[in-house]
Amino acid sequence: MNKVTMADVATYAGVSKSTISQYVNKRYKFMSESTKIRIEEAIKELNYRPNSVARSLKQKSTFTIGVIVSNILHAFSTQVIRSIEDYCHSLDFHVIVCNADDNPKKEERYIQMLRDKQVDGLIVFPTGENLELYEEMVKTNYPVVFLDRRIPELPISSVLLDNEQAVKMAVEHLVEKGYKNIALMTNAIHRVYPRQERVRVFKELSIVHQLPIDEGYIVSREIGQLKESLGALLANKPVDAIIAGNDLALLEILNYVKEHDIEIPKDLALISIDDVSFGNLYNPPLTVIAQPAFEMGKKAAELLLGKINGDLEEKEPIYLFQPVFIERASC
Amino acid sequence: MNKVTMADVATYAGVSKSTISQYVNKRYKFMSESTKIRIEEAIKELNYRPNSVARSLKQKSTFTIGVIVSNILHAFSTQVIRSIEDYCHSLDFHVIVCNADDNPKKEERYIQMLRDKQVDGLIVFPTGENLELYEEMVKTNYPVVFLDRRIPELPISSVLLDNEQAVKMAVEHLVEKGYKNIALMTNAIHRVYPRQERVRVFKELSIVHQLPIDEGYIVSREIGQLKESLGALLANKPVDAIIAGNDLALLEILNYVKEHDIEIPKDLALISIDDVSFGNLYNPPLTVIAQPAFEMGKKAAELLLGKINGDLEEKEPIYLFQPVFIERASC
DNA sequence: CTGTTAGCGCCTTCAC
DNA sequence: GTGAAGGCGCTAACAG
Repeated sequence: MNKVTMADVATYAGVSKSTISQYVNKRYKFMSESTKIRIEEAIKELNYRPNSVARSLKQKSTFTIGVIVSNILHAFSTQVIRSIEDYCHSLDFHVIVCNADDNPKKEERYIQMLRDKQVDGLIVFPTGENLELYEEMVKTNYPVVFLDRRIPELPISSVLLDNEQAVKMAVEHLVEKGYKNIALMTNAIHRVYPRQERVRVFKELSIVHQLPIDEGYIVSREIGQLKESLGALLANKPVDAIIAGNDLALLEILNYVKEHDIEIPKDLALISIDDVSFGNLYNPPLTVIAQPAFEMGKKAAELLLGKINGDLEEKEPIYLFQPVFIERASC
Repeated sequence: MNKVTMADVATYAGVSKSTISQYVNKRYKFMSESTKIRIEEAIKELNYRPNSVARSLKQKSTFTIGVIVSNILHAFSTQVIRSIEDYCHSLDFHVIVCNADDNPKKEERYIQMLRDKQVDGLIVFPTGENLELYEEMVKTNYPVVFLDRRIPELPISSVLLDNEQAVKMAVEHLVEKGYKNIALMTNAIHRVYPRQERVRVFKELSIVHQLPIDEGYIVSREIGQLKESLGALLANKPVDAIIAGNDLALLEILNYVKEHDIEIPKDLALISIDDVSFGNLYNPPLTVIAQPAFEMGKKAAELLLGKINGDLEEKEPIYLFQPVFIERASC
């Protein structure tokens, strides 16, 4: 195995460990050319690689951040991860990705594990259920950035879609097109922030646009059960349009539609928050409200690395990203 | 910050560090109930959390593995990662995911970084370009498992799709349906193994089934340029069926098809290696050869953790997974 | 310019 | 049953 240590290099090159350390950390201002070359050769000869665990222990910095997503199977998460990675990579930071599955227990466990591992900071899609934990991180001044969701009562920088705007775009577009009985469907879990906000805005807009005020038009259930709910919904209410809360919900709705020979948009109009790879390929092409996932991921990474480097805190910790309306033909 | 160390707990509880260490590692066979309780309280009181960097340094094990995928934007990668994560999580292992982007330089950099970080093992989708590096890992007996691709000359456990079978399924199905001019399109890069194997099998089958023997029917280009190639292909050859090598290639082909009002399967038949979320939703539903991504990811994780735990090496290091033929209506 | 000396936080014999 | 001591590999003053 790679048991070559700094001490080995030192003896091989005939200098002391600290000189090697200097060299490795590129602090060769005060180093003679000759020793520099000797060290270089020794390193090559021995195939030495510094042990970053040891360095981390000493420096109290691991050059690694943790990312806890709700579910990596969402296209949104994937894209966000990708852009966080790209950004971090360019700054020589590493990323550890974890799936909390919107499970508070898993989230807690991961946050603990990651902190035990001394990661320098965390980007998390919070479940919202571990308030004490979040608070503790605030109190101890641990670098954290929330993504996709925020916890209103907590002063933690958050990178978010402007959900109010997204729902507004969807509802207003549908209303303009003449739809009157609009339903909102997602698979989001309960306490999660965007769902709450989306529901709030949806209700407000229902009043403004004189849509039916009826909780029955708002359904959120776990993936795999949405189809069933949709069946019940269509059987009981004169729904003529649906807003899908994300890609996974959209997929379920589309499957139902297919199985029941529903014609879009004639029998049912559809609009989705989150674009999907096949949005323009579907028949009819899907009208969609896209999230700028790459930009959001990058922003979160920038914020976090900024905090880690001790940049001054901004007063306004909420970064709202505007949704992008893509009109196609499903409503 | 969380500066509470073992020493703090020790003084607080009135015992020595080593006793705390015993406790933390659950070796309380020879510990009095009273000290056990005192320690427990001290830990809770001080909110102590063991520093795993320090532990790793001492124990030479980080309980972390690295995964280097070719591109996280492939659905296949996502699913594989997900299942690796699930498996590792259940064994209290962490996963660091990196995107090599099929870029040998990036791959090398990541392998180095990960090893410097002392990860206990690696699962990699090898680019195939860093032979010396791979060899060095073999030589130093570093736990590695290859996924999706293998390097024929290297004795490294590899988890693979049975590509021969996959191509065979595709070609034979198309031949049965009466197609005579079949093209193979992927965005895979050059030296990558599955591409080579697929091409080889494709050529063999071309002979067997008396299809045109013509390199022009085999195209692999970067994502974003496949559409262009497809245009050229259709202009120059009487292609009546295409095999898409993966989801991203499929998407490009589908976009081209849409833009040019090509009717599937009448004008052009299509079959894809890799299922996609919208496979059954597309019009017509897409006939597909699926990879068992979750099973493959799990297998790779099992193999790697097995190696890490020093399980005896198996003689046969190739794990071939059978593709699943899903007949729908695109050919 | 380079070496010496302390640790970083934890684990592990081996005494007591 | 518990403590003392040494060391994992590296860094950071401070000497020289």
